[in-house]
Amino acid sequence: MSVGIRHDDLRRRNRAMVIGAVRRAGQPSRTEIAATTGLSHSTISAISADLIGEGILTEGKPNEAGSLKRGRPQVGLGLNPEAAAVMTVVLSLNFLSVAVIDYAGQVVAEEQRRLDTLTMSREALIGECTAIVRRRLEDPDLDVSSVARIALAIQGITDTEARTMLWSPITPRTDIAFADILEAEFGIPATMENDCNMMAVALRWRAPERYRDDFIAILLSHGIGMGLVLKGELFTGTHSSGGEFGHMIHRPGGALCRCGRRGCVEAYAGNYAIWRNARQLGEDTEPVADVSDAQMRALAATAREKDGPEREAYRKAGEALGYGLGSLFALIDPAPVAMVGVSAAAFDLIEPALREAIAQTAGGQHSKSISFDTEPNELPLIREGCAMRALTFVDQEIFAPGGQARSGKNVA
Amino acid sequence: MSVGIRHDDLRRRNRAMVIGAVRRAGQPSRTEIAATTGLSHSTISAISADLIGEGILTEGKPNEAGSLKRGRPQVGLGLNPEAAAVMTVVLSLNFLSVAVIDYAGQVVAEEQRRLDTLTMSREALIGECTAIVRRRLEDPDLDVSSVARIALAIQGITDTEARTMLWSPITPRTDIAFADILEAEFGIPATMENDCNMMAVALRWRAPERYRDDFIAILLSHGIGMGLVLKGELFTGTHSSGGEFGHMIHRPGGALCRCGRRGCVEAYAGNYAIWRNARQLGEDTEPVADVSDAQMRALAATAREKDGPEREAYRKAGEALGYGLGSLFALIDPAPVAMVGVSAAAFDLIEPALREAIAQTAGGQHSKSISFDTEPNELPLIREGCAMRALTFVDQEIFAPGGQARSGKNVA
DNA sequence: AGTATTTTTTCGAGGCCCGAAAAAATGGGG
DNA sequence: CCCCATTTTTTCGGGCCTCGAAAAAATACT
Repeated sequence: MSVGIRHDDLRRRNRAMVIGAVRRAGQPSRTEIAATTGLSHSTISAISADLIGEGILTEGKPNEAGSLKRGRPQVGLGLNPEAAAVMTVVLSLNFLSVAVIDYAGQVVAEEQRRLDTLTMSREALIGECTAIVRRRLEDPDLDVSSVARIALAIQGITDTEARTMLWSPITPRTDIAFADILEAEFGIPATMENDCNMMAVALRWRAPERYRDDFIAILLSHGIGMGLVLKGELFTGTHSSGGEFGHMIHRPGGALCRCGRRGCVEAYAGNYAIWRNARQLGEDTEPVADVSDAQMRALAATAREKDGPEREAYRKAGEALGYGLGSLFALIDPAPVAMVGVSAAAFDLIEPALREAIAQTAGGQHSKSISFDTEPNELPLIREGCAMRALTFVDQEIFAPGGQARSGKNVA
Repeated sequence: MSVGIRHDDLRRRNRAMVIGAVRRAGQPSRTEIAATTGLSHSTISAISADLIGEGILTEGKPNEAGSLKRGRPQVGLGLNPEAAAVMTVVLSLNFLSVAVIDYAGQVVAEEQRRLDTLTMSREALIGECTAIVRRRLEDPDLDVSSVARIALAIQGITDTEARTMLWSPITPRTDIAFADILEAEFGIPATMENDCNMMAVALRWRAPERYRDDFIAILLSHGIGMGLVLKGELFTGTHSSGGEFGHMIHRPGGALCRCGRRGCVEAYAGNYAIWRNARQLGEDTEPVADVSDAQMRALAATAREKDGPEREAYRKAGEALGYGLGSLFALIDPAPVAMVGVSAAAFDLIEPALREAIAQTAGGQHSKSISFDTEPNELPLIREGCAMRALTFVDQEIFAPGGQARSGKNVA
């Protein structure tokens, strides 16, 4: 089972701890780091000296916020932006976007492209992805060798190893091993992530006071996706990225879902489902391929204006989401929820039915206290999550003693 | 966040590793332990010498299975049964059972008692539990000081800290801090566990080749419970023991559940629900308090005999369980399932509808490959799980250097 | 300018794990 | 019957790592 701790792992782990503390805290002093990690001052001093020598950390200028305290001023430690860089690739419906991010987390370059993902061949899709990455890598402003990792995100299902897209609504092609492909092409470690999981990762960095150990991010878009953090860990399935909240069954044998099955939550709350209900097309109507954000906003506007099929469509969406959340809460207990995506902008139309439904479920007793945030724009969140995921991977690799670590020692 | 590894933790963790390896393997040699833990022979040698000196491990007799190998024969290391003892207390409907288990996992004493849990006062219920524990502790054959831990299990919901019973179907009383009560009474560390979680723990020890990293244990009894192991870890909710599979919503607004809500899986698949449907009482009929195992077996026999309401009741149960499992699989991906409890003996009646329902869900594509085991008797499983849980806790405590560890050093 | 205060570094001590070699324990073969 | 090959276990020296205490550094207050 789990493996013993070798003596040499100790330093590596504690280096990881220090880097992690710096990434989370921003510009902590050595004393602060000692406090948060529980290690002694001497250890922190030694490790940070190494890390500075290796160019991973940098000493900030003496605290600019005029030190009002008495003694020797703390010197903040920060991540050296030039220590490494990562790339994020977000592949969504008809849209491909790439960004280069420095080690401190700042975007240094980006590129976006429209394409017709639904009809593209497998090769074309892969080709577009590698081409856009190549263009960024060829940017003369970028030191290619510093790019330490690539993180891709895609709507749909990925495997637990974060290497392969198993299935995605944005393309009929399946089982594309994007991570392997990019690694083979560029020799840079890559991972293939699920978009909603990245949303959750981003929320955690954006608002750790609200989203820390246990929370749910739900994407209300064409499909319904979920990213789940439980006990401080990103939750994934046993084989796939899992958390297919949208395909929990709301009504056995119910409305036709895009996945071909019936009664999924998505078949009531996805854009196409709301659209279908608003147009009173009947639950067996084949889901349309895409409803534009503008169309959805118009629908929401109509629903707010008058009590008609549009309003009823949002009510049904709320009900499905509410019962789904209720079932989820039965399994994991209630937790804060962030609603993300275009329909999050219509959450006012969804919320009443949603709360009413939750009240009918095991999560119901806490119904009042469950809070919802909304964030209509999922793309920035996904990109941010990818960036943090890639960067924390780098954190976990760079600190391994060996290579640079040795030269650091020699300098000292 | 996570805390740095202090130098002194190293030894403690590696001792834990060694004890764990011995508990899992039975009578492993030092060489085997070195292989499974990844630690060096010298380290294992040193640690096991300490542990033997402290009376935690014992050297077995030279391998009785006539060593056919050439060199120096391996000496097996085993747990010293006298190193400690634990108690398990299982509280179920109208039944209280206690066992004393030695450090090697053998039952050394037990006691069982019928009582009327549904009508007892809070004080009486607590009193019965402390009384039965006291009687066992007063057993002259038992060295009281060796009892290192007590694990209670109860049907129902407990808190994540494993200290309090929050709610249970076996009594109208709620929020009883059993762990605190027993600790205060006897000065022995105690935990309050959920019965289905203990079933899962036991299955893991009984059949690790089948139930290891990811599996589901479902209790089909008066209520429907679940124990879930994901990625090798027992899954719990954020606040409570969680995993309330029985109260996922199968049909919004559907059959009346014992919990007062409508449409829960349990309202179709619990004993009372099967009974209600078999008697054609209507879905709004108040759930009866208890259906005896004999009654359920009679029901199953009738269902096997002729196609009537009894068979239909089991079909409905299968359907509810199938859709519930399908929704669960959407979240965590499919995993092996063990069906436990009296209705597991009627699984032949349940399985067809269950499989048909699963096929309608996101887990459907794997429908064929999902395997079910059945185990009609939940009590031994729960007791076994409690015992292993308590023992592994002891494993995690005894190895902390200090106290005995010192004397061990002096001897050496 | 001197002192109090706080942060950071230095230094010696103690522990832990590892690899290599030695010791122990046994079966096989001449 | 003795010696050697083989495998397991222990011993030993070396190298790291972390820790606590004390020293050094850097600033505010008086």
